[in-house]
Amino acid sequence: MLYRTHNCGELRLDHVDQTVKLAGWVDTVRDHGGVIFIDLRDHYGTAQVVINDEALIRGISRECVISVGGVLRMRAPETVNAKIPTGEVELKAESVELLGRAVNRLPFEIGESDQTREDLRLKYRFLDLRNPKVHQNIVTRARITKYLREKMDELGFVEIQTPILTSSSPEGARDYLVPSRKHHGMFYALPQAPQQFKQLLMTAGFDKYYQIAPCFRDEDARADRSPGEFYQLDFEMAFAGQEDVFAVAENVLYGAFTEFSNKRVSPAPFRRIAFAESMLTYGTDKPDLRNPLLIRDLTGFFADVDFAPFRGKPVRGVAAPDCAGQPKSFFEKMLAFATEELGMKGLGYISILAGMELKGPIVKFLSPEKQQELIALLGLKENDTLFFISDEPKLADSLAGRIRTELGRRLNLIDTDAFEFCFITDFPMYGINEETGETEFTHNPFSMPQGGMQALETMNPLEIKAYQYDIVCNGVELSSGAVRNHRPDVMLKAFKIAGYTQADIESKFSALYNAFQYGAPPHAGMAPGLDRIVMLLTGQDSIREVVAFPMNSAAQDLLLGAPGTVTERQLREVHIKIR
RNA sequence: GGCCCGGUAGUUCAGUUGGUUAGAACGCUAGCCUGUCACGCUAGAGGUCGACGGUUCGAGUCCGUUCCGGGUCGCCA
Repeated sequence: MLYRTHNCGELRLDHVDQTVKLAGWVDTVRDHGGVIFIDLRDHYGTAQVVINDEALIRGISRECVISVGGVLRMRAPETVNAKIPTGEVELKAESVELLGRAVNRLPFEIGESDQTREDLRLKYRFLDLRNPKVHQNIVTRARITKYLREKMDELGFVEIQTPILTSSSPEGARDYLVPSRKHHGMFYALPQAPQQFKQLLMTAGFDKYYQIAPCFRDEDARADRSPGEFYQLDFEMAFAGQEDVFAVAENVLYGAFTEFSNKRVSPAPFRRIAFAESMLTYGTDKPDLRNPLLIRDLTGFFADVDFAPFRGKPVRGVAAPDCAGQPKSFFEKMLAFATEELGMKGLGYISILAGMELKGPIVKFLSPEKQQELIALLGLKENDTLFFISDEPKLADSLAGRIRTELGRRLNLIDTDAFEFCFITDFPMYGINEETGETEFTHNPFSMPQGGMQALETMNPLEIKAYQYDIVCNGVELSSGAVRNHRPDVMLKAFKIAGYTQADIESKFSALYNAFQYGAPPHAGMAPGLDRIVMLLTGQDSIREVVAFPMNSAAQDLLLGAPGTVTERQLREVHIKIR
């Protein structure tokens, strides 16, 4: 063996007395004078090397790559290290070869790299990834990806690669553009999703398609949103409706989450929550169902109460149990959150004291009868505190949702040992653009409107719902999806409502529109985000922890230096002049 | 683009009301140590307090501008 006979994670008592060779990185050096211990680390684990001759490791410091030959020994019982799988044995070094020297000033300590400034970690990502904690996230990602592939294959899905260099789509996110050399003034775009291709595959009769698909969107990053590029488990099914897609998602995601986590996973069927109900009850279209708090609509209750701040506006209430006894500072912090973070004018509340006595700044506006009505209406109990949120109709729900989330967090109501899935269904097909005042698609324009042609012809567009859905886990949107609109006539009508002419469709969506003239099957699908799945399963708060070489939040690759400048010649070849 | 938080030693951070020579831990260097496993002990090196400007007798600390990083809103059909 050139460098090693075994890896650093596999040696056990069975190997004792064998002559072995290990190779890896020097993790720590413990020099006791007469005897020196080295923890040697590789991809598979850590093993202890014992050195009696100091000369063997002269000039070797931490993070150097070495190969060590010697005889494997059993450790004396009192010196066994129970923390590592190889802790019952150690390698008595007879020869040491330096394979790769490391400078002895590291930009950060490997074992604590995850506590280090992120831009520095990304610049030295190859060192950061040596940290076993960081390293393991990437390995877990690979295992999850493999599981998903096997599962999809088992369910009869066929993996098909779709183009990376494709055409710019006029709708949706900003495209990444790639200039064409052979076609002056023209551009490719990187796909925001394989949406149109997978619908074309359905039209081509592939029945069940999937792909671990790279997607590119030139939009700003978030903690749970990579800038630039990310991966989706994209799938589409012919002759399928919403429930068929849900069944696949339940099967695959429940399977993956129970396989890769010890936490409790909500079993199938996942809860279905209509968009309108979700907005009212949770104040968001991606509710964290681990949070037991619910939002109640109190607009009707306050209709005959003369309290100026609520007058003429929707009122929402969130009742938090075991909250009335919280110190004054708790309420002050909630108020500060509401006013400073959310820009609310105030945060009224009523606490239920012993003997069901109501206390709080708003109580005096409620007659004794109204107080009793409120208690009965919400089933309030002793020690509850009811928080009130009131604002313009557009804002009331989302503000209530933020207050619900903050209360759940501050009162420790979130069960961190669970994954709670739900589907959000029945998204509205159309909305009003606030700037232009015009009717437009709220989500995917290729979704099938509920009620089909009849709904489009007879209903107020704002009332029409789409077969458009999201899957949400612990407040993280994993995916959206839809039953697609596969009928050209319905498509024309749906686009017409959003202000598109037939000529628009024929030019902008020509491939799909054309293909659907030749017999398209009804089809539906979704595309759960792989990065977010791995993020949830590894318990990470940032998506960058589960990507091997992530960009920073400003969409820069600090390691290779992208984006970067190119030569004049390169620019000339693609007919681009920089202003 | 808006808002919030941050930027002090290689790293992670502390730094009180503006006041003497800016500290700690880890890391690094040197020395000691034969059973540690985050070894221990002793000593040492290491700082443009992000940058610029202002207030002041005096600024890491206060003010303004700006750069950088993270979060968030917009955005992400």
